[in-house]
Amino acid sequence: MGIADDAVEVRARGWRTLAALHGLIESTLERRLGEAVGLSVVEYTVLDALDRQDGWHMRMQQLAGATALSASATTRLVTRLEDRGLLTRVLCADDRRGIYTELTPAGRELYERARPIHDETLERVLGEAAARPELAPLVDALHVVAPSEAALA
Amino acid sequence: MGIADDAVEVRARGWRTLAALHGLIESTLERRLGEAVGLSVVEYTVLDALDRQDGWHMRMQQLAGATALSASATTRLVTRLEDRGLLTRVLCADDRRGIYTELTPAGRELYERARPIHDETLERVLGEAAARPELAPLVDALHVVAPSEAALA
DNA sequence: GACATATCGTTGCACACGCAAATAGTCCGC
DNA sequence: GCGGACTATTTGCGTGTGCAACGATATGTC
Repeated sequence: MGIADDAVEVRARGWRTLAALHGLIESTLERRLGEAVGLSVVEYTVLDALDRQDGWHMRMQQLAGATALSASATTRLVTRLEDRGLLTRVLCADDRRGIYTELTPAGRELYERARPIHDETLERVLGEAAARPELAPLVDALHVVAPSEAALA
Repeated sequence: MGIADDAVEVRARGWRTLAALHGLIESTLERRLGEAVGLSVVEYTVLDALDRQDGWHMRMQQLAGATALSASATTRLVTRLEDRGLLTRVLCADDRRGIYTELTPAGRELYERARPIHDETLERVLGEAAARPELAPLVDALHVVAPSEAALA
């Protein structure tokens, strides 16, 4: 077994670890957000993405990108949230194929309520993951993805 | 905004990055494995986990853990693969509630055919991800999860 | 030995997803 | 300004998923 074979195995192991950590975080968030505010993880992701645009619109396709969802799933997801009064569809004038979505006051209010729960849960589950030897290295590595703002503090 | 607030934001950003990378890898593997050998990612994961046990059994629950799937989804997943003749259910004598699964020769053969495709695709998609600035740091960090064998080479 | 309790796997059900086809709008060459 | 290629979003359809309820076995208590 040479160096190339080892590289293959390292990648495979890294991917399994990534998938395991992702599954753990997502299922925990799913449970917690569901029971606390009646939101799924993707639904929270949409609200979070829209809020981070701060009053700005977002196209369906951007939303699909942010959620890693197909176009059709995004359509239905937005429809669900619209039916609950959390966001609205806005036709945009310059490109009339495109549809913008923005948060309603109710949507913003629910997001403000959901965010602390999301953040606490994320902190807790990352702590649990750090206690598992096979996940710990990857948990530690998550810090490196956002060096900029932390360095400015 | 203090240090604690930054920690929250760093975790949230890390989680978004993790989810984005996971989504990219999974959807790419899904497409490629589907068209090449007719396997989904979870199905490949089952074959891979069973093969890595090398002739050994695996309980349903271990399989559920390895795939990050619910018990019911695991039941149906195993049923699908059993119907295709890729694995068999084996009742175990010592605990008659438990059910072991093991690969059939056909299952092992298909796995051998799928593995190089899986490995190539993983290499390619990790390369693509490394080219995206927001994903690159996490891709680099994946190496750290498997220090042992690489160091022994 | 019998009952309560817990664990393992399976099934009914509702629902979210991806793919492919359909619809509506834009852009470009001419 | 007209036809064709392209893009953005939506709908039909089949399928995989989680949750809750169930049957079967194991374990502990009296």
